[in-house]
Amino acid sequence: MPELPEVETVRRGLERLVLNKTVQEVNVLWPRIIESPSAEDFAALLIGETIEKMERRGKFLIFRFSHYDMLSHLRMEGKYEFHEHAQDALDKHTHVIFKFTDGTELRYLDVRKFGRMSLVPSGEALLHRSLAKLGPEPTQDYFELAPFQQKLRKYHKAIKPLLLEQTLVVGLGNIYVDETLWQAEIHPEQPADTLTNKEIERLHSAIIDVLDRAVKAGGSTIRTYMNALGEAGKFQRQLHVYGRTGEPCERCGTLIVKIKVAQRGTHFCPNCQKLRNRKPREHK
DNA sequence: ATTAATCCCTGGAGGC
DNA sequence: TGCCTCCAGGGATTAA
Repeated sequence: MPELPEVETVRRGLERLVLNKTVQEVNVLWPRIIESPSAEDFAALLIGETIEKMERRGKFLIFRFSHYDMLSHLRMEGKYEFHEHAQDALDKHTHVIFKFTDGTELRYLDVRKFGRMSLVPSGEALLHRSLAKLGPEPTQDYFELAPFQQKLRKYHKAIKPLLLEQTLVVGLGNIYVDETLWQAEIHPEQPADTLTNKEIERLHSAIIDVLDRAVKAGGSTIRTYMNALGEAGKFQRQLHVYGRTGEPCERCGTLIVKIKVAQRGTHFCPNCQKLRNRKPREHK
């Protein structure tokens, strides 16, 4: 499932493949993929548009066209395929085809059809309903400890689903959130407002570190994820808890367990990540 | 106001 | 072999 590291890897691939290409025609084979405007308008408005920049915000890809910004979220299994020749056989999960004036093609594939695209006037991408509420990018420059600390105090909700909301910080999905909580030694169900300052500092560092290392590894290939160049990621080799149920924790040897937290499969070490009843007193 | 549940989708795995 | 059920889950939406 593409999370920030996978989306960033796709962005980099697309930057090499489709920058400066001009759209000749767009075919939408599964209209529900297009959130807005209508699939017909989406296709018509893109004709003659040139891709001037490839950006990313959280897990959203932003194609900056001459007069429009195209938002694209891959959700679970969305992927882009670049084809030098339009006559290449069409995979049955192809839902949107961008035909360029030079005869090449960019195809959007999505087995489960969960991915979504929208088209808005240039410069309005970040104002879009789904992007406006996003938290900071998970890097040293944008993700500051103090505001993070403040926000965590406001919610009693379990830390894992809170981090998945993308409002405190962007980029974490089910894999990296489990990895981050393991690294920070925090139980996924620990209520946010019961975290100690020490724990919040560890969590803050872990989020930046895990996502940064995953980007450098080209993301993780768990089931089907491939980048725009068709290459697998390498970070799955560095995973400590995700998909390792029943294997020994690399820190303490206790067997990794899997539970459900807010409908999501959740992996953690029951020894390193203990659930506390309440916040212990902190001394200065 | 926060938080929980539901929905969208299909392929793969496991049971019998 | 084949049919059935269950599971994977991000984010929008609806309900409590």
